[in-house]
Amino acid sequence: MVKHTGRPGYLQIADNLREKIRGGSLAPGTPLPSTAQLAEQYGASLSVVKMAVGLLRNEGLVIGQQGKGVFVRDDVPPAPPPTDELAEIRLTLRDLSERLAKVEAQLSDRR
Amino acid sequence: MVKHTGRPGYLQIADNLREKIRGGSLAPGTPLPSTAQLAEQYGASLSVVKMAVGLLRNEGLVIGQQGKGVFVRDDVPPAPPPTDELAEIRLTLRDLSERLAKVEAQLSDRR
DNA sequence: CTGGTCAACATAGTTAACCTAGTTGGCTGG
DNA sequence: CCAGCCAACTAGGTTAACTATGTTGACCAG
Repeated sequence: MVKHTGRPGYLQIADNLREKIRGGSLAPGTPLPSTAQLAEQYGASLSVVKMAVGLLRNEGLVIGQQGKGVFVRDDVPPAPPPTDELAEIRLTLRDLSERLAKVEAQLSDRR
Repeated sequence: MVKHTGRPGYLQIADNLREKIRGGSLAPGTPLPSTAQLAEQYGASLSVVKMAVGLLRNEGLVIGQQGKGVFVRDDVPPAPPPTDELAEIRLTLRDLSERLAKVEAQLSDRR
């Protein structure tokens, strides 16, 4: 499942889950699959799944309850405060720049 | 250094660093101590320090440069642009991501 | 039926090890 | 002198293993 792009796996998984939550595919109050299931589903190790879930937890999108599971928060902040969104955009820009630089390097090598 | 409170160590370290940054004790542009130094300084393992730094990185407080160090951002809180422009930017970013992903996929296939 | 135990499964935190990749500075061979 | 190599140090990503703790359901003795 995890693509062979420059973007690290734990970010890809976090992106995917975030998208599903924001898109309503994972409704508020519903539990995410367990970390073990997610690991198998994405073809990743437990650790990267835990890192991805930790990100969402840190963003407040999701709440983990020991022994039960990880649940989508009811009050999903639909629009993160402008500064947060700006920060996210900057991160995305940096990611794109790095990946583009690598692609350009490979292209010039084979030219 | 890490207290015996309920708060996990990686959050304590992140809090402490965040405080130093916001308080000016770590000025913009200056590098943080290396992860190894931080680990010794806080009496924690490398992993928890990496997690703490990762948090700050995710928050945009700090920028890591491979091979050099982790630097405090000279963060000028920019005036939030109109939401319309924000939406447009997001669409552009999504488009760029998709196109870049295709290029990367072709490169990895033909390699 | 009731209460207790126990096994299975869940998140969460921590540590250690290994790998990639970028940077820097010093040393050496020409 | 100096160009190039190399060792040391840096951040970042991934994986595995272990501990702690909470939840749940099955099972059994009383």
